[in-house]
Amino acid sequence: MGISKIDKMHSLSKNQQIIFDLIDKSPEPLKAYTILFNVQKKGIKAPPQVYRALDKLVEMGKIHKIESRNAFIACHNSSCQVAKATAFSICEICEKVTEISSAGLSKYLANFKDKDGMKYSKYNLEFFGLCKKCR
Amino acid sequence: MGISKIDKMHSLSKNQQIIFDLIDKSPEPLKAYTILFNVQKKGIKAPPQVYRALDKLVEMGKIHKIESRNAFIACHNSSCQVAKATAFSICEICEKVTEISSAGLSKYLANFKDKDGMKYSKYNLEFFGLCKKCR
DNA sequence: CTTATAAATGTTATATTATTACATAGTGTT
DNA sequence: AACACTATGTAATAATATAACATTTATAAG
Repeated sequence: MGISKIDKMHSLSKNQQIIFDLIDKSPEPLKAYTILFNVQKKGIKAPPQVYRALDKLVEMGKIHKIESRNAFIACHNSSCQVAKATAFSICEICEKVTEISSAGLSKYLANFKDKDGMKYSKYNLEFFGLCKKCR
Repeated sequence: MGISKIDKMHSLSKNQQIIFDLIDKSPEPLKAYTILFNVQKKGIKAPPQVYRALDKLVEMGKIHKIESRNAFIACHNSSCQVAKATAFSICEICEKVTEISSAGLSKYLANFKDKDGMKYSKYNLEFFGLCKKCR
């Protein structure tokens, strides 16, 4: 059997798959060195291996980087196949991070014009507050 | 003469002033260690001195951190006296960063409700694209 | 003024996050 | 097989940020 060309195009390399699986299963954003420690048993031993996989996964839109936390979460928004327009809510107490998928919000931001009339299709928005549990 | 109480309340400590002046005069965002190298002649010799001043200046809303760049710029938006609701455009070629002050945008974001009906008064938005010069 | 308190500073060391550089191996195409 | 491209392995190091503790300066209360 094997993997068809089309599937292969969309499939992940070994290290990418290992690291994506870990992030995807995690209920919270993971930091690069947390990932490293957790995949050493699978043979990924050095930072560049982790950072390279993270870079590719971000490019593909499979994961997102939470910039204010230097941490990574899996994309759970089927519409953002590419890492270009992201929004998150972050709880300042428990650090829970949730990806926001709001058609209204993405539409508003994609159509926003700055004072030079410039539009931006790429953005990252991080909201801070308290989650339900922590309120 | 000297400084009145009211003025003093709003004034910066020595290190804060040195570091704020440097950032405020810079046409581009400055990184912590760039700041450190540039203020060593003024007696600020170690990272904690820089990071402490940066933290306070961010708290006060005098400067903002550009999270995706780990760099700091002076606030040029008289309405954001506190570092709680910020928006920037970032040129992906020349790395020019501009603070966006749009009443419409801040209103939209401050009133945005997530799917749980939650509102957020604190946020950071970074738009990416090409500036006028680089287009 | 002086004493208590809080804020800021100075200093050393270390923790955390990320990249450079180079060698090797696998994959897909012609 | 030859080539180009992507991914991997590895060591070293660069860049970003904080911990811990001693000291000094500023502020406010008595």
